[in-house]
Amino acid sequence: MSNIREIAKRAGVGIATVSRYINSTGYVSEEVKLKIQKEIDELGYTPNALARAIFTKNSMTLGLMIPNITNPFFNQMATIIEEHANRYGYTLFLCNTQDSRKKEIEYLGILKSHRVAGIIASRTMCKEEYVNINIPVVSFENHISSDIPTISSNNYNGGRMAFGHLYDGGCRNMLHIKGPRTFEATEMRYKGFVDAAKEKKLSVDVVEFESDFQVKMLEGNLNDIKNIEHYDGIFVFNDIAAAIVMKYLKERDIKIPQDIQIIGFDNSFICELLHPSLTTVQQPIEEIGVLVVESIIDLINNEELIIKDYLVETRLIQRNSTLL
Amino acid sequence: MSNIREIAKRAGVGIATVSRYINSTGYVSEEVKLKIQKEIDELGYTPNALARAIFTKNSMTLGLMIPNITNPFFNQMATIIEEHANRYGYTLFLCNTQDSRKKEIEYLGILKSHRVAGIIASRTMCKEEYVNINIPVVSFENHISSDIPTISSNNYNGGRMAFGHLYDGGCRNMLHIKGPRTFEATEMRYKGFVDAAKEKKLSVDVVEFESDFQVKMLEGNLNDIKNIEHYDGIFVFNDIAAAIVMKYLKERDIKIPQDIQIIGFDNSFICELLHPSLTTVQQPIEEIGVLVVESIIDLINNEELIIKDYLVETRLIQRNSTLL
DNA sequence: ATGAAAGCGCTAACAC
DNA sequence: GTGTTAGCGCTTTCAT
Repeated sequence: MSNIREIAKRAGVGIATVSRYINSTGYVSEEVKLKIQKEIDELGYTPNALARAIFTKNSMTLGLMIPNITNPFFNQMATIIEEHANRYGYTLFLCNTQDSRKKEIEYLGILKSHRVAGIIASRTMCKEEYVNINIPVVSFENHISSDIPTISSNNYNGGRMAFGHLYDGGCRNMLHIKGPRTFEATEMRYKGFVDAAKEKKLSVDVVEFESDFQVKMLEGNLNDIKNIEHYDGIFVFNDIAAAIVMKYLKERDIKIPQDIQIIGFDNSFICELLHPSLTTVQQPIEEIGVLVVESIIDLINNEELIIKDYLVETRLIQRNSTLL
Repeated sequence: MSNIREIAKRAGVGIATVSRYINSTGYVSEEVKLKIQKEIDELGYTPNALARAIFTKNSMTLGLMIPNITNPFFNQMATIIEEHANRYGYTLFLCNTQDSRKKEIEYLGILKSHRVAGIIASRTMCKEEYVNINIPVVSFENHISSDIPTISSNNYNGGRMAFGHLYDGGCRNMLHIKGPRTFEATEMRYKGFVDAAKEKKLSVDVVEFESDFQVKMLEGNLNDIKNIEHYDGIFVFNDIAAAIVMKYLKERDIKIPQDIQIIGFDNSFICELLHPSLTTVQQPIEEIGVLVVESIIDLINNEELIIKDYLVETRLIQRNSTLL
């Protein structure tokens, strides 16, 4: 691949002139511009972003640390973040951690070595490792440290709304299927749900699932719930798990929502695909994604963030898996 | 961020020694090793991969050009590719093109400037742009040019199997819902299905959907199909679209599979979530992903590829949306 | 308006 | 065994 020196030589000018032309930084005569562009086209020259980054100290890359790109919540988030980062000229390194602390630490080293301008983290297994890294970090879904800006849905309130909706729909014997205890987001949903129940002096049953997204695992957990047909309302920690619960109930000829009402979380595309369609609590993915990118850009540009801890509101989306 | 010179100075050695130590290339005494490591730890030094890449001419990065990370087929593929590339020490740039030619061309420029070692493309909107790029390219899902190695499922045979399965299940009045005509993969599925029908002297109806994955759009297309209840078997070009068709039928009280049998394509996680579970044609995602990565690595290492055009076999997964 | 030269952080050939 | 030095491709200061 050709370099700036070659372009300069062939165009009969100095390399500084070529650099100025490419970056539109400083005057270059129209005549010289044409000569340079001609050589660039002929050689198919593209400036080396690596060399440029060494000098400018900005690689124009970001690390996107995500547990599982297969999960609709995270891949929708990735889509928004990618689109928005791209608009600012940044390109993303995809770091799929599989919720593995080891892989996350490995990627942290890689991102550091590639001198990414910033890191967008989510549901991380590390704390310490992020604070002394000397690279701007923004987190969504969970809190890493008080120094690191965090944007998350109001999961607690989402849990409360889920309860309210089932309660108003007449449910008095509810079950909550909660996510793994290591996930901050699902933990908050659980708390909101239980707190709201307490206020109504209602006790609810709770079962914990071990995985957020592996169908086989979720099905295994389901079989452990005894007398599921005794409940009249179930709040499940995400839509995928809710879909599996729905299937489980349908296979046992339990009618949704007549016998059991069910409500999920996320408002992923699957809600519309199910029959009956799934009532759920919507996470404002677009809003979070945009805030994440804008925060990291501000941090990179050394601008002070006014708000360090965003809590974006969730919203109940009523569909056909609940009455009311 | 500190550099190799600073480490060398503080450890009281030359920079070449530090370089040798870091890269385990050449002898360094145990005593010096300790001194160097101490400074590395103290300063939190990480070698600059950008500077290294300029010299070694290998950035250890790959570009992953994907139309839509939200689509289960592509995000599963991304997961496999990421995992496998990582094993070889490569990190991925995520390029989500949204099937936009403009965005793809933009990303091609970015990848080139970042001097990626190779590009993994899929369902691309460009041809020319890939052949003269002077970077190794491997494609899956569709063919770019005869020079570019391609790995794809045997979509044609998948279409044939789908027909055979419905036919053997007793269907004689079938509909195929095909994908957008710009997608090579769905075009092949369509051809396979129609060819197999012809061999049985059966005519089948075909309707084309305009999108592969946008629920609203797919639903719009569905309303254009008149008398859908007259069919006894439907082969849909992917699982998501099939799920939407299923929902549409269920809302009209058409029983699956008793009234209409239905079969999808991909074997994505959604098949197991539906009720009845969806019979489908499985794409060997893992196998394709591994081949893709190994091919690009071989190309990067200047090894000749023995096979330039892999066709990996698909498999019918029987579930409850079809009889037989 | 343009070019020479220094320097970004690194590797490797070549001295010693 | 280890250090000096040139050079990778770039940007930018400072002459001219």
